[in-house]
Amino acid sequence: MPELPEVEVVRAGLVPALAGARLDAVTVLDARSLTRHPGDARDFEARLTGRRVDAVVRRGKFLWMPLADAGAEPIEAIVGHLGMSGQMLLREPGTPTLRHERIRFDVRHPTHGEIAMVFVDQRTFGSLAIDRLERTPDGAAAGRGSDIPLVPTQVAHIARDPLDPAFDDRAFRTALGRTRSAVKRALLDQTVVSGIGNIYADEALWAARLHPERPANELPTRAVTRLLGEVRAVLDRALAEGGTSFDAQYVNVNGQAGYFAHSLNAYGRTGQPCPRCGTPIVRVSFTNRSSHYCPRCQRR
DNA sequence: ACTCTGGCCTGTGAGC
DNA sequence: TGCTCACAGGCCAGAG
Repeated sequence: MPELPEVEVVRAGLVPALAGARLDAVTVLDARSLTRHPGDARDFEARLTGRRVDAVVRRGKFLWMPLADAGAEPIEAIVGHLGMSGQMLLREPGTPTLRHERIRFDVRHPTHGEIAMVFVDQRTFGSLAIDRLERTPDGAAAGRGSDIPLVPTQVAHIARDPLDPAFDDRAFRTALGRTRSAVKRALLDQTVVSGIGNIYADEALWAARLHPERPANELPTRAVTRLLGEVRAVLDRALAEGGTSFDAQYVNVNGQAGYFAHSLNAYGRTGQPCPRCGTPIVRVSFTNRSSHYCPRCQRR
């Protein structure tokens, strides 16, 4: 469950090695990581070999690398989603096959030299694909990492994330006002706001003192504004600490974990005292996953 | 039109 | 010791 901060750590880590680099070779070891690619493994390898990567861009939890097109703007990109357990690692060229390695790119950068970019994914919920780029409806940059207003078709349907300068606060408030769904469900809906997963949803709701199952359209505008502020605050803090890590799955491009797990107030703290009032945090089942909240600070 | 559920996956660890 | 099983949960297709 890498969420926005973890994916941003990966994006920033890839930039020096990948932006402007050439893909000398592409090797697919497990085609299950290509479920969102329209062709087969050979097609993926053949279409990428020899191409040059322009940039590494992120919106929400999606990453993409626009492919350079001589003298023109790029028309396609490698799109990636880490799913629950995906990692994008940088290793010395020729590094032996890693555990759960799915796809390897042998990369050559004009100034930084050769490196291996390895897609590792234990649970194979993640995927890579080649996708066409289309124009953003608002004309703004499509995501963090590039000024170009081109977004992969597979990413176009999701909302911008709350750290995106072009995020539409008013559209977010409108969307919440329009649904009777639980506010947590709305936070996890990537078409409403992207980048938030179970961890940061629980953390933002705790900070805003909102019960996860409050119907979204019953929240006063003031509460929605407060919630959005807390979403941004928790994402910013996690980013500053290099992301959250609960097990070995959430790592930067060098395989190192972040520190934000030490800063969590609600998520994963079942039975431990709420840092605000001391009441034990409770855990309830919620749409096939868990919600953690303080029953005293976060009243329904 | 909107809302919600199930299925895709595999490693880990608790419990017997 | 070795087995089973619940759990982690983002995303999307399809059901309701």
